[in-house]
Amino acid sequence: MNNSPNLYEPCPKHYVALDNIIFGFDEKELKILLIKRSFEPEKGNWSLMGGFLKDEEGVDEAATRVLYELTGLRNVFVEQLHTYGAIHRDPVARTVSVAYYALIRVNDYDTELGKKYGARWFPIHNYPSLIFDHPQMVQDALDRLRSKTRTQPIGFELLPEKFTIPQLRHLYEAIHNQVYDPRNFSRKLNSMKLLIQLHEKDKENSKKGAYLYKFDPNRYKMLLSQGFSFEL
Amino acid sequence: MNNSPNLYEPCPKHYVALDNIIFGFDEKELKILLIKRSFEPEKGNWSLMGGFLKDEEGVDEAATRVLYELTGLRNVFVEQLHTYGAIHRDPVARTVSVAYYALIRVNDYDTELGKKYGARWFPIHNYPSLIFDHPQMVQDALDRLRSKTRTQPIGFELLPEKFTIPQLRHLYEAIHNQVYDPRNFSRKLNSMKLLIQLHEKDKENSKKGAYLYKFDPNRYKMLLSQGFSFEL
DNA sequence: GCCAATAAACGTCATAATGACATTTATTTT
DNA sequence: AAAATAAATGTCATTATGACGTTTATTGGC
Repeated sequence: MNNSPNLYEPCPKHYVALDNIIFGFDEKELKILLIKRSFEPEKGNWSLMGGFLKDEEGVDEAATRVLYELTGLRNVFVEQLHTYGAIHRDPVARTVSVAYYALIRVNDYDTELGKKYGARWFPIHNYPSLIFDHPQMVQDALDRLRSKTRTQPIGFELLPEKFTIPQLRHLYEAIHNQVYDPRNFSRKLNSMKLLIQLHEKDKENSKKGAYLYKFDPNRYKMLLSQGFSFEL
Repeated sequence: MNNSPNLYEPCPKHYVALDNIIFGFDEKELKILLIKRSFEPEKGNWSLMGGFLKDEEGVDEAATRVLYELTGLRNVFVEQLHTYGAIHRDPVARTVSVAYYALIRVNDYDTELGKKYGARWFPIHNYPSLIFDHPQMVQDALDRLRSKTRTQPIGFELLPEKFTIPQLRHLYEAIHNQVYDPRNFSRKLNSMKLLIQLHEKDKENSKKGAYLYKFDPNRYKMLLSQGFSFEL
């Protein structure tokens, strides 16, 4: 970017940071990926994965980059959450942080890369105290995830490509912290006709085995155009 | 703010702007308040009301300030919408803009103050072309308003304190661009018991006159705590 | 003073969606 | 062959929804 004078010159500039709330689902629990901060202040304390906005990248790109640096993942669900701009939110210097949340499949995640940052998964209901306003960010992200999964089929981003109805139900139970009646839950899903039933079963969790399904994004688009609205 | 060196020093700083999408409701139409840009580039073209983030204010405060400068209003509904950070979104200089949307009562709005900025109300379905990425911001704000009014009782912020059921229905029709059956609409509202019926009628729009109501925020809080969820 | 015009208020019925609940089925392990 | 496990499925009563027409209160014109 050029640094020639411009008519915004009298206005102050600010550090702009990105922070990512990274959700995963494992062992019937909703989890977030946290890192150990490697510099002062708050060195050694738990933190969201973040970084600073560079001149040559857009804000969305920057968030994606930061996510990639930690997880090695691209093309995952990432959405802007909120921008945090209280004056003293960061004690080092006045910084505006744009937070994003990401939904990833824990098995796709690059564990080796994570080690570099001292990354660890924590259950959403049992994570350590976090620096700055990161607890607020996590809470807001969880709220968003809850409201968004009710009306948009994004939960699938947290499951393997092939999943069972009971797995999906457990995911929703973890996200919304409530139990769903198995019969009513699968009735609702079947009625939406968004899932393709495969001719395979998953026998990890039961002797009988549960049918595997795939989410059908094309069908979803088609239904959307007909005025369908997802709701769970 | 002090300018002493800190460990973020190597990171680039950026201009941070605020933009407000200001909604109003008048003559059965949803409207937005736009101003005429007073400097180059794009001087004389229509724009959202915006400003730059100062060192001594939080981002939310800054948005509130900018809104106040144009409308003279405080204590109105304002909510952060989204942060726009594409590199070249502003041709003058790289600027990250945090957009907010506000819901105001058009009669409370200070017309004199507006003149200073060349402000004018435009129907949401018929406004002039806007600078930069402001059209995207307006579209996003409208989408947000639509989804938010479905599940939260914020529409009242656009009506006078006392309003009639038909007025409220017209508001929803304007926001969602569809017609609602008057009987079903008022049945739904009555069933929620969120409105206090007053012993006055509004005779502006009919010979019979329509009862005036007030939204009851305390009752809403009470119901919320009992697991009630608003939906229209 | 009566009639016409206006928009508000209100009720019913058929259909669809929801929530609550128990049994049967396929398979593996002992 | 029996026990254990979790998956799959059906019914019924209740509630919410969408579609529809008539009556009511009031004003203004004749």
